Amino acid sequence: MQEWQEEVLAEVRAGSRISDRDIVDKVRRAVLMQRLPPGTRLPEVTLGEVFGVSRSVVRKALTRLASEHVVDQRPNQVARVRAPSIEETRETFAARRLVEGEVAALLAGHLDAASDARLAAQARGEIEAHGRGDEPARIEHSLAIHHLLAEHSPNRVLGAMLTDLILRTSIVIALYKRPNPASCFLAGDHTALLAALEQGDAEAAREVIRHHLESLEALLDLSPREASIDLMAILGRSREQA
Amino acid sequence: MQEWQEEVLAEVRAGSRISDRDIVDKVRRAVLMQRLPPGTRLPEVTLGEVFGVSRSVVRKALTRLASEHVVDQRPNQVARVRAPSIEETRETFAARRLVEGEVAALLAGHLDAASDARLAAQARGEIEAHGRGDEPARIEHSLAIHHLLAEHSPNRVLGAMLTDLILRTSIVIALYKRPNPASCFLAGDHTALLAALEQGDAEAAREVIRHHLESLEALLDLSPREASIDLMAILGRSREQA
DNA sequence: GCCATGGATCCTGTATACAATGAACCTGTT
DNA sequence: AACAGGTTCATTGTATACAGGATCCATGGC
Repeated sequence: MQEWQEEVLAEVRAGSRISDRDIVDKVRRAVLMQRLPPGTRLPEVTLGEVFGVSRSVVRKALTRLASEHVVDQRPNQVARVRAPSIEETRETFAARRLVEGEVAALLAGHLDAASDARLAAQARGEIEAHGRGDEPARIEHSLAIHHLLAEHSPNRVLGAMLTDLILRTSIVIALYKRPNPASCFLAGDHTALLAALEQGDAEAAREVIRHHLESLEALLDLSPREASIDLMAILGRSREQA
Repeated sequence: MQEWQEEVLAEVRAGSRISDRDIVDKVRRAVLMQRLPPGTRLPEVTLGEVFGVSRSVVRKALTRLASEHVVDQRPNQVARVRAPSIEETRETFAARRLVEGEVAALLAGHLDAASDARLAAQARGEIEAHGRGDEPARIEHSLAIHHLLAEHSPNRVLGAMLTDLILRTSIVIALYKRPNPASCFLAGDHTALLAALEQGDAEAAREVIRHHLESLEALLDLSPREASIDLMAILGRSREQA
């Protein structure tokens, strides 16, 4: 609990006022960046001290994070960073294939020039970042592409669902990605997607997305383990003290 | 605010202790049953008095209801029962067709005998209730069928999404259903679904669901109005006083 | 008659105090 | 040494107090 306290405090002082929204954003980002590993305890008072607010605000933020599936909130117990199981990981990917495929299909041929340009810019940025080995930047660009799809979805309900699923898959990718191989970069997938969208070929766009997500899932290490992570989360070995 | 206060108070006294979960359930149900029309103000203190708890509990309940899309919570403003627009209604139906169709397809041929029997019992119950003109009972049975699909979804993530979509479509059905015609009963649809599920025909099951939901949507009055409902919700004409 | 302005009131945002529950630890026994 | 029991501490659940913002209505000016 000590390591990130100072950093976050510094970030906080730079900003102005803190609301539950800010806490949600910061914690979500920290989980995504794996600065808060699964199972990490998130006591309300500690979080309150870190952000300089009282428990009321923290509680609201934690409730929201729970509804976003980022943390696990159980009655009378400390909130913890969620650790989705392997099974749930597979299910999340399947759900995202379904939803994002549909969004892409709906979007094919219906993108205005401005959005199209932004999409292309992000795709170029991703390739460039990959070229210079800047993995965090590459991830940012990749995420930006998918978020653009979600935001521009003609069906806002599906768009919101997709936003949620992008977050959840990002978390499990960080959790289960194999340590060694280069990264989760799938050369050309995003470019192919853009082409299909521009041509207005709905089914092609859907297929590109499905293939892209299947490849992404295949890059993960989803072999059944001895429930080490799950036990960690359930039995609650505290690992943040000295 | 007066009409439902006594009723709910009575229900409350019958039960034992009240938690935020209970409040969420009761309010959700009241919205579903149209005892709390769209736009109704839900001040924290009033709700607290009704349920005999303090604002802390009510706040948590309202936050959850907001994340379920049942109420609208805006900064520094009273929470109100949400009134989804016609456009959102269409989008919600489209999303549900996609998700429930997939769930049904996944479920085809994978139902155990017990669940199968319960499904069949609910389908029979629905027909019977329709026969004797008991509309509320008919709705209960119909909802039970779809909830069973969601609960038994092999993909739990999709199942949870479906649960959410069933709730949201129920709300908009209550909102936009035409007053005169018999009801939203589509004879045989559920029976056809059961048949497809038993035979293990995934694509048939998906198609039955899609057709069922399209028919359901077609029964609603989704003609563009003069934004009466939306204005009502936005301008906040209070209609619960005397 | 209509719009602007002021204050009173209602309601939410936040902090804090106290109660209650659960986890950790220490002790005594076998 | 292993285990059962009880005690202590950490942490959440709930209620309440105060501050700030929004709304509503009445009054005054155009």
